[in-house]
Amino acid sequence: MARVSQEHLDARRRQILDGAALCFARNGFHATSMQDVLKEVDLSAGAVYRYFGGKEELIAAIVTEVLDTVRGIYEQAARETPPPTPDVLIPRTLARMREARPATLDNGEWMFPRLMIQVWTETTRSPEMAATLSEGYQNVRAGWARIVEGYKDAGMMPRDADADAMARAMIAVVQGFAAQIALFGGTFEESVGDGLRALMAVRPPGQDA
Amino acid sequence: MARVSQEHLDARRRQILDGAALCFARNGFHATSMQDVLKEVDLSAGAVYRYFGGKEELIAAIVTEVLDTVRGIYEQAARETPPPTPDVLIPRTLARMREARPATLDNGEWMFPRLMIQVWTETTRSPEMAATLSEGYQNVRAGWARIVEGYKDAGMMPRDADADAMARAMIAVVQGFAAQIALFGGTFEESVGDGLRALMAVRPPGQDA
DNA sequence: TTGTCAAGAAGGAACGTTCGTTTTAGGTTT
DNA sequence: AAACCTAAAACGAACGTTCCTTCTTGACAA
Repeated sequence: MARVSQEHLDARRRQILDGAALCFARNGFHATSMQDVLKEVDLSAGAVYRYFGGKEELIAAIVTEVLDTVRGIYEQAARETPPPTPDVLIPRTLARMREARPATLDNGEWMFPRLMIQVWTETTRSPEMAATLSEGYQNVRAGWARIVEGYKDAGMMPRDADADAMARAMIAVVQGFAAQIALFGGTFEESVGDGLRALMAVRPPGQDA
Repeated sequence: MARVSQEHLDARRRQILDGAALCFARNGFHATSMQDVLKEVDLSAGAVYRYFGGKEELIAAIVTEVLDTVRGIYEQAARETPPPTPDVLIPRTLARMREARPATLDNGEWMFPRLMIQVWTETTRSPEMAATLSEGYQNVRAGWARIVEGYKDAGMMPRDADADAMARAMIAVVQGFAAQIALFGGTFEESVGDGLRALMAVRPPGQDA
């Protein structure tokens, strides 16, 4: 009967997760030591190990949070009516990621894309994480294929276009730009739209106007 | 004067690099131990340490090889005349990566994309690697922007389109599909073309035909 | 309101292990 | 005989984790 409030426990857990995420975004999961995390969150080992069974559990918690965030944003995008064109949808998706997870590194760079690529590498190591990611990806792909069907219904593109392939391509653009932001920094969500508009404006020679 | 032939030395070095690449693609740089590498290449510690000063040097060699390979392929694509449309250029770029580095994991999955995402995470840790990557990226972006200018010259797209933004977008597609192949496997270079063709066929409502 | 106290929360030294690397001695190839 | 390589042991450093101690909290009795 000397417990501290649930809010306190939740806040501590969040504090640990946030500090760990910062460390992991900086150095990756396996090049950051527990002592790095302990120093970052300014807690003792005893405290952290009360909230997480170990490093693996901490990593799993971060991976899950990242995957849930990304999946949620993709699905939110798929629910928009009417579906925005890709040059609007894709930068908006990136912008929503920044809104949802705006935290930055010490150098001011956006943390979340770095975390994303770290999660990608980690999922290739863990069958359970890989399964979670695959499941989410399947759903997102189906959702974004429905967007493409919406384009067709609106007469914006031919009915015989491959909706699933196009969904994959749009997701690839999001992933690719996330990687570029992680690697090169900057806030170029806007130029993403310009690039996509340009890409959509390409007309193979000897085809209509 | 009982040296072994230079070919032998080169072959040993390559054997070590290939084995290390396999380990790194499996588990990432920092979750694979030197002993993992030693076992994979079936050499003693003394032998490996004769060719590489240590783990860091081994990692740096792998990173450099991956970056050089990718950069070479991007630049080869930029030299094609006449420049193929994106729906041809991009899957061809991925196909050339597979030709250049066809090695597979134990499960038959293509190794190189996994190595690519590992390299991405590693470059965020090392300023020198980050500088190398940034420099290569700048050049590739400029090269691919020249492709876009070629499209304009051929009357395939409006002159006022943002060539640099479009170059970024095309590179993002390559990167995104590399990530998808690394994460989900499969050989869907072909559907990449379908997806891009569909994307390029989108016409915003209330705009031309 | 105040004092007491058990239990929860946090601290921090220390544990055993594993890491990357070096060293040793001996064997094999050229 | 010189270079190459093996096998094994050993190194200090760093790792993840545990364990015991200390501090803090909140219920309850006075």
